[in-house]
Amino acid sequence: MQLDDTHVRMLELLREDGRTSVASLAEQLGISRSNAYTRYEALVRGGVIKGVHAEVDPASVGIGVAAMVFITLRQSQWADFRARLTSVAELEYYAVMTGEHDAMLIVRAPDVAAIHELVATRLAQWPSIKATTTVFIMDEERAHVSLRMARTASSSVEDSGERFGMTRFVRTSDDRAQRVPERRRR
Amino acid sequence: MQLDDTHVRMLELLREDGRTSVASLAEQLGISRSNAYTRYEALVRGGVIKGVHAEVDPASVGIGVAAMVFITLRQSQWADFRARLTSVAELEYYAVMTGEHDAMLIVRAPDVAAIHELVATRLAQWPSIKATTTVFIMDEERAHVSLRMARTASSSVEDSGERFGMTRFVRTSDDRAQRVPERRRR
DNA sequence: GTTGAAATTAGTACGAA
DNA sequence: TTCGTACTAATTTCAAC
Repeated sequence: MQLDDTHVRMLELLREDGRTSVASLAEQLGISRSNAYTRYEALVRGGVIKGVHAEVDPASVGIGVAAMVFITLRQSQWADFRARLTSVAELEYYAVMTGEHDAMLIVRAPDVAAIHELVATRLAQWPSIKATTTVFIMDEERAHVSLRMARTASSSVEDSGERFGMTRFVRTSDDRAQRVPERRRR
Repeated sequence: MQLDDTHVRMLELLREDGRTSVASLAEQLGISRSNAYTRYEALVRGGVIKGVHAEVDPASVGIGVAAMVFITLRQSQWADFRARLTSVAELEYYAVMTGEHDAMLIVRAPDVAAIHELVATRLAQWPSIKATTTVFIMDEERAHVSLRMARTASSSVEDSGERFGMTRFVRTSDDRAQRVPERRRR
């Protein structure tokens, strides 16, 4: 999907406050309401906006502890592992990664004992898991990735990257200068 | 803040779809609209709902690569480290953790080269950082932690689920069936 | 805690620029 | 594509119960 700068600004506004009305978006973006509706629809239909979710404070609902569980699989039994993952009520985030471990989970529970029970009693019984390493999260913070790191559609027409099939290679240094936003320095 | 089962169900609905209107929440929860408004207001004012955010697909905006950067600090220079973190446009998530490393970042960028530039050029110059280890994320998935792991005010008396001290364990399959909502019509 | 309106806002449709 | 407008449906607010 082709996105212009207005699309990106709309995404930024909705990332900041997902309940912003389309009328209010239109006003802030300086476009008509009907245009804003068209764009919003396109972003949702095109899968650019994957959802809008309330961020619930875990501590407020009695879920005071978070941990990362690094997983080493037994002979890459991904199918079994992924199938079982869906039944972990404590799961918040799952990532497959390069490096020493095969995957990482971020899990949350009311207390340290509950995390221990999850890892030592439940995960330990999964045949797909060879080993786990658990670390506790002592402080954390979420941020919004800048949406202006990559070129947007309107700026990509006149840019200078060569194409090789589906992949576009750009000179790293040029690309870098273009990609680093001015806001970076404050 | 004291939350009853209706509060928790409201949180679940808003976590699923943060744009659900308060009127629609009232209907789904089987309470009056003004009751729903009062509760919604209380959840926001009480900090239980920390925000509502659109989830933007990074790939759609040209941000195709994600990585975890594990950080070891030089003699625990947290102040310098945290101050500089705010200027990392690629940052999505930051955690202080127990174990081998002091902190972990999840960062996103258009390509592998941009991640390398961040870690090898920029982070490498921070005096507060002693060492970094970078792993790339090859696949990932977000999930919603069950909000019913801890006891809620009204459910603590009459619901099922065994307790071990402060922790209540519910049968996973039942919980799951209850948690996945049928798609709501507005 | 609920209900029933008024006031306001959101969402849709469509012709014109 | 975007805008403007007219129209309908839905939401929010508020007062009375």
